[in-house]
Amino acid sequence: MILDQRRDEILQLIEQHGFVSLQELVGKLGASESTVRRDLEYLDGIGQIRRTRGGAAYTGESLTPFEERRDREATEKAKIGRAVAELIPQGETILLDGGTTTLEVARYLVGKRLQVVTNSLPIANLLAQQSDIELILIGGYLYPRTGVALGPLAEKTLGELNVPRVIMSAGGITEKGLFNSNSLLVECERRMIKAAEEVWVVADSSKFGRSALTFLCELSSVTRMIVDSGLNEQWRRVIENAGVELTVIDADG
Amino acid sequence: MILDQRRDEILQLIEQHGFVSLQELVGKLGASESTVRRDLEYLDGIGQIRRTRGGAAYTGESLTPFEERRDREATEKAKIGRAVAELIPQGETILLDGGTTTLEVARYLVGKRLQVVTNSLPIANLLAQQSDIELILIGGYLYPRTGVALGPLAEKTLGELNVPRVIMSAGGITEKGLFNSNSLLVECERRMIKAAEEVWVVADSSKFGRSALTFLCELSSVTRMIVDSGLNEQWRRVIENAGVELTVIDADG
DNA sequence: ACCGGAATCAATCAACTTCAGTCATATTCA
DNA sequence: TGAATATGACTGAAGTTGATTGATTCCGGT
Repeated sequence: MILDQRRDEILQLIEQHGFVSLQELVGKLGASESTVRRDLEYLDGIGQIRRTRGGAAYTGESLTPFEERRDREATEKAKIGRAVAELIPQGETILLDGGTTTLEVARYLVGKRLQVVTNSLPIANLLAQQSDIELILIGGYLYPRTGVALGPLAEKTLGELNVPRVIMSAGGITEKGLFNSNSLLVECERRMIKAAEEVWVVADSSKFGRSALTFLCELSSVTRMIVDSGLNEQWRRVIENAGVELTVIDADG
Repeated sequence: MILDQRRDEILQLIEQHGFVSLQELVGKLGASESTVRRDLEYLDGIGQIRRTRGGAAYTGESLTPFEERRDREATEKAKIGRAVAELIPQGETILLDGGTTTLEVARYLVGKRLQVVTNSLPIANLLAQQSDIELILIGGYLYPRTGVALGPLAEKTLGELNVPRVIMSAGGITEKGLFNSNSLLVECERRMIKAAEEVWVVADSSKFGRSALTFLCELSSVTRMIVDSGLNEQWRRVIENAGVELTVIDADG
């Protein structure tokens, strides 16, 4: 590996974890201890990191402080996100709907080799930096606040698409089916369902029993549903009886 | 292989991967080490890449360019941005190309009532929150690092578009016409030109005399050009003789 | 407080890679 | 054809790497 590239990687690792030991770095980079040692010395010299005995620590304010990150990682949504990301095989093409839960899925996709298609601006921002992910953006009228591309252009593009899997979110789920908040969004999501072989829905348990404004689709359109452990027995039966493969995430994530 | 073609390919590889080693390039291009070395030296010279030991790295606009405001506002690009924004009448629809100068234009569009069409992720981020701006996103393969949607999907969408004005950037401008860094980008920009009644080009004076690799279009395709005051008399004549309306921004902004 | 073992460190060196410069040959353009 | 430019091979110089050494620091037990 080349000098600059390696130092970049070291910097990223340290930024990500706050602290990394020298041995860890040696393992991950495949370089010798001497080399890593020299790199750390250099990075410390230019003030990018702070050298400590046995490793190196991050200096300067992080964009997302570590405590905040820890808090976030504990949420149900994040657990769902991680679990779903692990279910997706390398090299696959997935269609990612907008929404906070799907955004969590996207967070855990970083580092995987994938092709991701999305109409969500936040997800695009997150994955655009990732060199292992090929990102296809769906265009359209950018809906304020949620930052999702909708409208005729988005619908038309989605209509011509064909992917093995779509991962969708839902505003509300009842025995009648899935609901979401506005009709433009629902229209796009219908195209997504048509475009995909398998429809995966991610939702935290609070969504169940809630019927948001606009009807999206029946439960039978869904292939698989990934939910946190807060879902009661009654709902589990409803979902499974509709022929949906139900995956409940363990409470301890 | 032709010189320009090879350099274009090098540039594309570096833009896509962020970093490419010299040996990799030798392998992929089938040219000798000396030649690749010289190409890298040249590209480094014109500021398109950053040469590092053993390879070359991407330089240029990052996806999240957060420079200090007071530093930024003094730059020529910011002056051009403000001037162009003022030239655009309320209520219009404009097509905005990617690039650092067009991003500056976008910054000064906030608060105006407009419809903006763009394929640039940074610009979309900037304008997505603005309630007075209706934002249409052009989809496509999201080109890493620059965050611009390109490729067949973007080309197709742009091909079906019709707007009164496009505001474009250029990597280089000579008496022969406009140039930009890579062929995917140029292909999209050609569609933009076709889609628009008027073609406005924003460029700081350092771009003149530089022919950056891929030919985009002749000067006569341009309706109007907005440049900072650093442009010398000779170039002004060249531009005006080509039938382009030239607007030079005052030195004091 | 003191000791001994383990981990970490800085310094050094030889092997290796990359570099800038030179030169002869090949290609392009007028 | 001749001049200008581009290319590929070569070379000594400079930079990088991994292994080794002995010194230093840390830590648990007495």
